[in-house]
Amino acid sequence: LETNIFQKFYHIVCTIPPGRVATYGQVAILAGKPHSARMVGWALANLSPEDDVPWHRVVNAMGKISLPRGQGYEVQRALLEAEGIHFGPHDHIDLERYGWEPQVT
DNA sequence: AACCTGACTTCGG
DNA sequence: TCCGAAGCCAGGT
Repeated sequence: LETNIFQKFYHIVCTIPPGRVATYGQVAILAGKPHSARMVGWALANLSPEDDVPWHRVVNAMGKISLPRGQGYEVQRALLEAEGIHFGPHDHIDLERYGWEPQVT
């Protein structure tokens, strides 16, 4: 039973619905590791293409893409815009509007 | 084995 | 407003 922290991160990211974004810190908190936002980034950076995890729906706390230009930024932005997410001035995503609010059941 | 570095976030000075 | 440190942890040097 693979219940390591990375599997948890991946599982949580997989539950972010299209057209919504979550922050690294948010994913970390949901995984029970409130101070492990960096680990989420590390985990996503080490994903294999066949893992089929919607990594592009994770942005930083400022509502911006953390990947540098030329190193994934354009790809992530295109994927998000394709889901209807609008980027405002300064490459900013309005988290009040597009932020994911996980349903507690 | 020690030390550094990340697709991070928050808090203090 | 800007800068550094802490907290977490796997990999690379």
